[in-house]
Amino acid sequence: MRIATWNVNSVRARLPNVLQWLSERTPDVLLLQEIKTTAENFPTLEFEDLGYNCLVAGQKSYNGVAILSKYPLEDIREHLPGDDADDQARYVEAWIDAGSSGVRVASIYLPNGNPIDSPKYPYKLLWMDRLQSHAAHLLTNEEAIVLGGDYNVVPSDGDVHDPEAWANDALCRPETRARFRAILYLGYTEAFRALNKEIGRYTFWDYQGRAFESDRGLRIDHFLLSPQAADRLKSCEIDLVPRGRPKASDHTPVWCELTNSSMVL
DNA sequence: ATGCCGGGCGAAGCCCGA
Repeated sequence: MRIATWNVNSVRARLPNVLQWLSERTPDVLLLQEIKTTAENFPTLEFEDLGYNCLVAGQKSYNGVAILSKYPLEDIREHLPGDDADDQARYVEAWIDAGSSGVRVASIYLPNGNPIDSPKYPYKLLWMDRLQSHAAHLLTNEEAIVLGGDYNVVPSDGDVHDPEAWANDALCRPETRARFRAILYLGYTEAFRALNKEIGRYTFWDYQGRAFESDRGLRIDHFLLSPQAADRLKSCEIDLVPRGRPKASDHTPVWCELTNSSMVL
């Protein structure tokens, strides 16, 4: 079971890039963020032509998340619990019905939170508190869970090209990192870091100032795995190729591979 | 590099992202 996550910065503007990448890499599941459109304007037919079922939690102009899956999507949730008044489309969850390879996945677009002296920062922190609560609730089912997406969290100083310059940014602030760790302390495993100790590996590079060419980036797109999923974790990689292509998103895809549950020791 | 890109909206210029 190969699961990928990609903040595409508009699914309609990025459609040729996403279709090309899906054709080349053929993941079983792709978690999309920042689709910037509604479900009715989502390019469902184009993805179905490649064999994917689509689940979309959309919004006009901003935000928006989706799950593409070669397997049926069951037990759907399209809103992060904890604040019914929150109308930003940043969370969608489903059970991937793939027999012994089955897994619950969520596509997460965690709020950016900048600037930190604006209401956006407390919104981010409260959103993270809600995510922690829901992540804790999900663990009670004792199933394989992969919470993937754009967390807008730089977990450690080794995950940003210039830690000093970014120290007071909402992606790096101690309150942000503490909430990210709080989810790990529940029993979740951050897949890339669990398998790769190398620092300076990034998933986002700004469009400006030739940031990608000079590798001035951030690692902010993550997979958090429940114990049952972590036991099946085989690999986790950042695919740099799409970021270097014409009309690229400012994020590049990350993917992880899980064995099926019958292969767990 | 607190927006110098790039996208949405909508038809110019502003809002937004990290």
